[in-house]
Amino acid sequence: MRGPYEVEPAVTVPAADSRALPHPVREEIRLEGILHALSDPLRLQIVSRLAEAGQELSCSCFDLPVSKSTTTHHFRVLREAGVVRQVYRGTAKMNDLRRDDLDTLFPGLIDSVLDAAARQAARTATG
Amino acid sequence: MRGPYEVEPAVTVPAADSRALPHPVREEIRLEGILHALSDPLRLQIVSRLAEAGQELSCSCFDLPVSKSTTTHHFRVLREAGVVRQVYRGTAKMNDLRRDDLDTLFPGLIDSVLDAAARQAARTATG
DNA sequence: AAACTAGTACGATAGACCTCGTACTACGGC
DNA sequence: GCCGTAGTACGAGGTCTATCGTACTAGTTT
Repeated sequence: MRGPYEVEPAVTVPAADSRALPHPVREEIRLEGILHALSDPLRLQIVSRLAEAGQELSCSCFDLPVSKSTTTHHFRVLREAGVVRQVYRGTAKMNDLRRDDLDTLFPGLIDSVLDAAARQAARTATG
Repeated sequence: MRGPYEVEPAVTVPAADSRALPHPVREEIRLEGILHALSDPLRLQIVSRLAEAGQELSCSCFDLPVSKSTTTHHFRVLREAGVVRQVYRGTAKMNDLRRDDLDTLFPGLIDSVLDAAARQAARTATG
């Protein structure tokens, strides 16, 4: 319903929501949901890698020991819990930790869990 | 295999394990297990109350909105995950947060989760 | 010994969860 | 337009989870 004199939308903006994915807004994020999402070894590993990277990573660069559909499932759980933000970029689906929202809602929580995961990994490797 | 000249075990010790409950030793406690145990609203509530009390509490003083058998189930999950320590005292079964072990294994983790739980509770009550 | 209290054990049920394979869609490059 | 790559959708299987009720055990109290 654009009038004849309106400009075309800027090319950088509308491409973003052509295939938008549903995310909970900050206020909808529940602690129980976060803890449940992180209680799976694979998902904990994903989040650790994501935090370590400090930038968007595609689903495919994780090389998890499960099928593609299972991988999709785990990323969806993380997104629906509000732990990660997902956007399409071409054929890839990029994933990003929602640090801003999580740290605002629950200061220190994610860092503690990530630290705990790192400690456990070190303990397992060394022991 | 006690020899004829050995003394009887002290009476204060053996009474303790007459009805001992299986607990994971510190090294067996897994982060995923903790997070899973705390991802249930009822169990998170139990642990919050326990931390707040700072002392042993019996199962019955929690007054949870579920049946007795379900209550038993939740406390067992917490014990098997290594989150709480349980001992019998007469007819009561006392519960205690395993702060020492948890803080040693994963410093700051429990405090962060408890803080997060408190924030969420405050947010829900106020909002 | 009888009654009461606290919690367990067991079996059942319903729902959630992890996993998979197959068939499909969307985008990018040739 | 065609093919390859990235990921989805759907349905199914098997396991795990939360819940319950009923019947039971172990102390405590009277």
